[in-house]
Amino acid sequence: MGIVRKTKSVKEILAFFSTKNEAKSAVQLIEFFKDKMNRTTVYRILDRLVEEGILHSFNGKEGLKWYAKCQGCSSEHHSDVHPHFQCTDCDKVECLPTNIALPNLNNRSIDSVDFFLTGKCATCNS
Amino acid sequence: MGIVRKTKSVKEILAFFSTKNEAKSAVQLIEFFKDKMNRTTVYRILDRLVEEGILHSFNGKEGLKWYAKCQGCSSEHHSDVHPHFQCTDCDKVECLPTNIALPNLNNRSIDSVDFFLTGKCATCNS
DNA sequence: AAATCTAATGCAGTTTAGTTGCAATAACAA
DNA sequence: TTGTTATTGCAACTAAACTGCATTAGATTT
Repeated sequence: MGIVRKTKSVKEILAFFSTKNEAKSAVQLIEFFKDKMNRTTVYRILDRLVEEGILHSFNGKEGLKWYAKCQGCSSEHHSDVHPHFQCTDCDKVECLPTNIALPNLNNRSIDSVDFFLTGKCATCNS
Repeated sequence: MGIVRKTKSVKEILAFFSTKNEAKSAVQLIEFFKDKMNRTTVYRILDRLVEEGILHSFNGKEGLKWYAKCQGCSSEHHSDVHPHFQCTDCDKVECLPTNIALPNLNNRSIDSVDFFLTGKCATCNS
């Protein structure tokens, strides 16, 4: 497990995620940071932060990669098994603070759980 | 709504899905049919079959598009809201014959539900 | 604080899934 | 058999994500 240096770029991305509690796509982050760092750097930092358990990632509706801050996760233990909700109006993606009810899996063992919902968020629904 | 002609290619793809009950990715189908039809044709037929309610599609772990046969769906009514399970050993994707328990959505309205699990399937687990 | 080590970065090029425009072809109806 | 038009193949395109490599900049040691 390589050391992760807290570079300027890493700090920027961490600061970004610590303010807002929504998920962001790699594409959005690349656009947001385009004057501060290279696209490749964004991808690589996101990878590292996921490996460290600081962010979790999942695939959105169009197959894009999304990232959000983990709550109480580490590289060893991942407790972030919750649904993600994308609004079809404003495109925001929220982490829903609920546990996922697993279906009956018979003789299957489980590795990862992705629960992705789309619809209208509370704001766009009012 | 355009007429969908039962061409040779359409029949091939329908026959393929009627034999096996597992899901297949667009990439797998393109590879499988590479001597019989063009990649573009595969994509377009899949699109049409989804529109007609004959297949349903969802996004797999790596953001790839997957397709499986619907059970009792039409272009008007879609009843195929079930989890999908991909084996990390044999890569097969199964449709789990269970309903998905929805979380509490507060003031959100819902459009689509994607529940994707990975792990070891019953066969690879024994 | 200078020298050193190596993780992290930028850049350009590459890969791959999926899409589009258009001319040619093949279902299907008359 | 002819005519209509949905469908196909092809080539070019788009966009997300990845890779190799030379350079830069954190961290560590002296």
